[in-house]
This record gives sequence, structure tokens and C-alpha cells, in this order.
Amino acid sequence: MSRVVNDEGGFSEKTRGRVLAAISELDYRPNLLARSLVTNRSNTLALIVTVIDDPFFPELAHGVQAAARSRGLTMYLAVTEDRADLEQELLSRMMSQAIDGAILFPASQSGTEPLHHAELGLPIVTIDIEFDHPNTCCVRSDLEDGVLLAVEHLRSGARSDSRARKNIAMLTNGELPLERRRRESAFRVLHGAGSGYGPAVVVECEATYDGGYRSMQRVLNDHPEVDGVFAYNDVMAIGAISAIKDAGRTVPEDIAVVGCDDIEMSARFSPGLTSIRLDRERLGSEAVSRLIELRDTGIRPDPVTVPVSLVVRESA
Amino acid sequence: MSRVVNDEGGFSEKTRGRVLAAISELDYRPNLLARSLVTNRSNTLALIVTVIDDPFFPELAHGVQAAARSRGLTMYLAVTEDRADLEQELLSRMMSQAIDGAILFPASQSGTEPLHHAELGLPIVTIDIEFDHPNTCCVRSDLEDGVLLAVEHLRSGARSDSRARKNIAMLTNGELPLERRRRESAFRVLHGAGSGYGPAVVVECEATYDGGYRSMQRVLNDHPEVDGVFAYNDVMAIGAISAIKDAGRTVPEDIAVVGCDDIEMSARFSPGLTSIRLDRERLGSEAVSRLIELRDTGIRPDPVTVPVSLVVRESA
DNA sequence: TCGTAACGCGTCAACGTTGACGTAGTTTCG
DNA sequence: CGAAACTACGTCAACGTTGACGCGTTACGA
Repeated sequence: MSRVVNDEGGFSEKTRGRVLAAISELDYRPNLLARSLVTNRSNTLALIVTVIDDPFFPELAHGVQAAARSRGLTMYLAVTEDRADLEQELLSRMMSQAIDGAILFPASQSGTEPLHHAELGLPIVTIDIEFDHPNTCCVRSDLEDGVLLAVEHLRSGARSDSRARKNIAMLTNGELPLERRRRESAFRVLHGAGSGYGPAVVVECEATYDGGYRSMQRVLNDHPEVDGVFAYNDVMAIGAISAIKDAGRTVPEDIAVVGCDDIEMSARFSPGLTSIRLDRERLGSEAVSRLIELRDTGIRPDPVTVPVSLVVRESA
Repeated sequence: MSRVVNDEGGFSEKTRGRVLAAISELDYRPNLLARSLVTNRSNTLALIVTVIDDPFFPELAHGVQAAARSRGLTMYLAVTEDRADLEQELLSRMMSQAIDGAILFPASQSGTEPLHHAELGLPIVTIDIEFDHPNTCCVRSDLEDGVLLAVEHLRSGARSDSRARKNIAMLTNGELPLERRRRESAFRVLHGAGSGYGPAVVVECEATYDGGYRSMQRVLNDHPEVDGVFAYNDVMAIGAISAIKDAGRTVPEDIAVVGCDDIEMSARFSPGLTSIRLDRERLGSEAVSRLIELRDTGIRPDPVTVPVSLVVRESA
């Protein structure tokens, strides 16, 4: 009887005992499907990410998983491979499986399609990208601040053994549509164009190790004056450093490099990568909280901005 | 009507049209929960891994995901954090959600508990570890061959600029119970003990970067004669190399290092890590095939052994 | 022309829960 | 002591599918 199983009260101790006995006797297991069918709840959330190779996402998954568990939810991880069609398919599936909600890192090419599912009743929390829909909420890192920290650090040559950098290149994720380029645009607007503070060069490429490697080669070739690099993420930064080393130049002496994300590997790479640290634990727990709030109250929580910090290592 | 939705035939074109019209008119979405409730199928499989930080697992997930998709299944990834209780909880959940089956990388401390779920009807494919139950199947890498390749390589000094190694240490996963230590035991029995071919030293530690780092420090300290290292996995191997460098010795000149898994990072680390490559694509697709076979026929497929190869880079 | 087979389509129980409702039994209070 | 209020428990429709079954219609062969 559901009253005992769910411990709702309104029954005697004796009955409770009998039910419990029967349960263990028949080794009864509640069928979550049937339950979800009628309640339209499953105590399950999905974390939908674009890729799984970039260590940032597993690390984020870790944070989400911990937060979900402590709130009594189970997290499933799904991967879109950055394809909008797969993303759609997954969201559909979530809906018709009565998943309680999704934490979504949208595919770079996906437009407003996810809103369709939000409209149909799926609570969605997005990471870093804000959608304009009441059944939606955004949890973002303070990338604007992060970029500021990074560029100030490069400009001022803050490490004692480092010199100020004048010509900074940005390696950016070329797959992102312009309106989503928070990391790049924060860089571009920094202190206004023409003040000499903006980026000397902006190169677009895939947000992968190879992308970073190749675009750094291009920079070395076309812009030999560049003495500082700010990369879209750590994976690209590490690729860039490899390219610099392979070209016979040194980091940070010739060129200083700053990444973004502060993935675990960055501390282990040689030279240690200076990076903007995104707080995955906090991102995960904030995202889970908002999702639950959205699900339970139906009212849109305020967007959250999680602070970032600059982790200084050898590379800059 | 389910005949049209599922395209089963036995209806006229006219009806089909009407149903399709109604479907798009009401924008009807089949409720997968209800469907699964009655069919006890969900076209969903779970990949259950112990950790997500070790890049091997995301890379395996990639292989499984690809294979699952091409067979019309959706993969969800779940993480046990190497805790047997969490593993149990997840398996229970899978069962009562009519997940079609699980691909399981068992927690190091989990004993035969997963068999309970197999007994109750959940098809389980295990990776590398064989369970004795008909509703179970094992897909394994040929680690015995891998270890042979690695040790032969170290013993013979196969790289032209390398010398033969006499005193080999193994850094192994200390959390694994003895009966599960395939990598280590293959090493130990290699050519019999006492032949001078076996390991000079075996050190147990956590299968993490830090574990590898610290246990390598111990080896350097206690066994200065060691000139070759074989590590349980690449993450440990990379930790070990860092320890060697930090101690002012060089790889591979002073000490040669071979890892296992050949994760993506190994090619990028400096020096490039020589490693035993496990074929994740193949592991994933074999696992998915066996799982489907198990689910559909109910008869236990033969265990599969996926060949491995030695990838020689700079570290040995 | 009739019998039979084949086909198209509607009907309905079943899947395992939840939660509203009803009923019997017990307590409380005037 | 009786009515009212409350408590513990049983009952049953509903959730949205599937698939077996059965009925009516059409086609076809004898």
C-alpha cells in the first residue's frame, strides 16, 4: 500500500508491520515507471552536455551528481556531440520519460528549439547561456570578471618573474554563434576598442587541443609580435602551448598563456597552466537547486552568477 | 493507434493518413513511460562506471554511445564513485525503470551483489570482470597480452635509443581485491617467478595521478635500482613520470615508463607516454551487441576478448 | 449464390502505481 | 448514552500505452 511505502502516516503500527512483512516476503520492488506514469515525477534529472572529451564536463558532472544525490535525485548524463538534432531527440526523450528536468549545455548550433520543450513543461536550467522562457533558468560563471582578471594579469605581468604583455591574441571557439561568445566579447569590449587594451588578434577554431595547436601555429606565423595568449578554454590553451614549444619558443618567457576552466590537467601540465577557475561544484549545486525550485514552484528563479578566480601557475 | 505509430501494418492508407493528421494536429507525443510499463522495454541502456575523472571512462562512454545510437538505443551514463552501495542503488533504479540492460564497470569493493539484479532479469554486460551468471556477459581487453607486450618492450629496450631494463616496478591499483587484479597478476606470472623476468617491486596505491606520484616517490626512495615502470593505468603513469622528473631524474633515460589504456592525454603529455592501447570503440560496440543479444535471446553470449596494442612513444 | 478466408478496424483488459473517496470502527464530548 | 468527529483501512478510477480478440466488410473461389 502506497501509504506505508511512502511513509505518509494515517495507518497503525500493526498494519505497517504487516505491510513491511509482506514487502520483504515477496521481495516487492516498487515499479518506478508506474509511479512516474501517474505522478509525472521520477526524481531523476538529466545533465545534457555537448561533449564528454573535454574534461570540464566530467568535472561539472561530478558537481551536479553530488548536488543531485544530496537532494535525493539521480543524475543521468547524456551527450549531444554538439549536434542540435541529437539534443532535440534527447530532450524529447526526457519529456516522455517524465524526467524532472534537464541541466543543459546547449549545442553551439541549437537556436531556440530547447524552448519548445520548456514550453511543453520540461524545466530546463542552462549553463552560461540564457534563454528567454519562464520555465527556464540560467546559471552562469562570471566570465566577464574572469576575462578581466586574465587580461589584467597578462597586461601587468603580475608574476614577479614575468613582464607586461602588449600584444595579446585570443583563441576562440569558432563554432559558437556571435551572440553566444561571452568569453570573447568580454575580451573585446575590455576598456573599449582602440585603447590598446583590446586583443591584437582574434583567431577562431575548434575548441579542442588540435584546434588550439593549429590556430597557435597560425598566430606564430602571421603575428610574430604576439607575446600573450588568452584561450577560450584550457584544452585549447594546452594545445597552444604545445604549438609554441614545438616552434622552439618558450612559455612564459616568449609568450604567456592563460586558459579558462582550470581543468584538473592544467595543474599537471608542464608548464602549469595559469587559468580562470570556474567553480564546478558550485555551478552544479546551483543548477540543481534552481531546477528543483523551477519544478516545484513553477516560478522562474533569478539567474545566478557564480564567481570565478584566477589561478596563477607557470604559464603566465 | 499503436499500429500506425509503430508502423506495424494491417491498416489502410486512408486510416494511416487520418491518424497521422490527428497526431500532428494534437501534437501527440507517445508516452514512453506507459509504453515501457506494458512492454517492459525502454530502448535505453545504462553505462555504469566507477569514476568519471579518469579520461578512460569518458572515452569508453563515447564508444558505447556511438554503438548504442547506431542500434537505436539511448545511453545514459551513471557514476558510482566506486561505492558498492551506490552501485546497488543505481542497478535497482535501472530495474524498476525498465532499462533494457546495463554495461557495468563494477566498483572495486562490490562482490556478487550485481548478480542479484541479473537474477531478477536485468541483463548485465561487465567490462573486464567476469561474473558467473547466465544473464551476464563479459567483454574484456586482452590485458594478458598487453602486459606481455609492455614488459617485453621494457626488457628488450626495443626503441632504438633505449636500453634494456632489468628492474621493473609495477604500480598497481591497491583498491582492487586480489582476484580482480588482471593487470598485475599477468605481470607476476609472466615467465614464472624467479626467472628474473617478474617484477622487482610491486607497489599498491590509488589509481589516480596523486597515487601514481606518491608511489613512484616511494619506489625512487626504497628501490633506487629500478629502471623501468609499468603502471596500472595512464593516469598513474603520468603521475609517476612527474615524480621522476621532480626527483631530478629523466624519462626514459634513467627510468622508462609504460602505462595502460592509452588515453588521449598520453599522446600530449611530455614525454609522450608509451602505453597499452585499449580499443574503446570496439569495447563499446561489443558490449552493446552482447547486451542486445542477451536481452533479446536470453541466452548468454560467449565472452569476448578485444585485442590490445602497444603504442610506443617517448617514455619507453 | 453461397461459404470461407483475409483484412481492416474497434474494444478492452492489463501493466503497477497514486490519491480521492467511502465506510466501518473508535474516540470524544455534551 | 447518543451524536459527532475522527481514525484506519479498503476500493476504485486514472495515468497512456500494448496486444489479444472479435466483429464486420470485402474478395475470392467453388
